[in-house]
Amino acid sequence: MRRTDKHIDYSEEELEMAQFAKALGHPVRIKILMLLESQSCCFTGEMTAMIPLAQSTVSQHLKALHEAGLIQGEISPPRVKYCINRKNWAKARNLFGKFFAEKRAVSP
Amino acid sequence: MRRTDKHIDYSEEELEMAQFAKALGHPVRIKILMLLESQSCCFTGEMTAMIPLAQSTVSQHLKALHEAGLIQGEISPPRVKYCINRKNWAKARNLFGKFFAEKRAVSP
DNA sequence: TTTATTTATCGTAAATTTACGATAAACTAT
DNA sequence: ATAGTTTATCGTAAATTTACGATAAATAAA
Repeated sequence: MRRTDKHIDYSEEELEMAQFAKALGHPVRIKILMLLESQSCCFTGEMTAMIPLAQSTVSQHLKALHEAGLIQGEISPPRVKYCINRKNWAKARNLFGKFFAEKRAVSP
Repeated sequence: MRRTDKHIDYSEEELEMAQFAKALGHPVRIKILMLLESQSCCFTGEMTAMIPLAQSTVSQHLKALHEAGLIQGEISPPRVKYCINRKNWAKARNLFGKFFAEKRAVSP
């Protein structure tokens, strides 16, 4: 990528927003999150059954969502039950909410 | 990428969400949008001056935001003035708002 | 007409993402 | 102990993204 090592000073907010957004940047991951929102939790197997992608690919997408902090997994051998990570979900809601908030007039 | 041609049926909502999210998935693009939100509009040059990346790279990021529908450019030769695309901005706000909306109890 | 200014586009390289099948890991059940 | 079930990880290939410099395009100014 021929990177220079210029440091761009991103704010914590910019980095967090981008990180969450990146995780949301694939339709299958949106679908997974919607599923987890509609049901409370879900086993990997239930998701792979609904999504016509290889099991390893679904697992990879789950990993991406997990690493972004949007979901959490609880092992219940040999299965894994995934749920929305409520703490970070709220954080993302606040970040996106603030980002898209309508600007109000400057003074009364 | 060794794709199968399985068709995954994504809803319009899932595809739109993912498309907006993907455009938001890089900190420099978040920074650009925040800048455009704080000021009403901005020339490419003002942005390249603030961002320590090559002019061509900034232009590329602007193109990504434009293609996602989040900004619009008005040429004012030899410069181009970019603004938030308010119509799609509202659309994105609604999509993300709905997506992150807290679930309420099922019945009273 | 020539020159300067501003921005998009082209060509290219490296990094990352997305997808797959194969296999390993972890635990249950037989 | 063996077999079965479920999921993560590995290896790999193709696509896409991110970055750069060079150049083209478009117009204003000299």
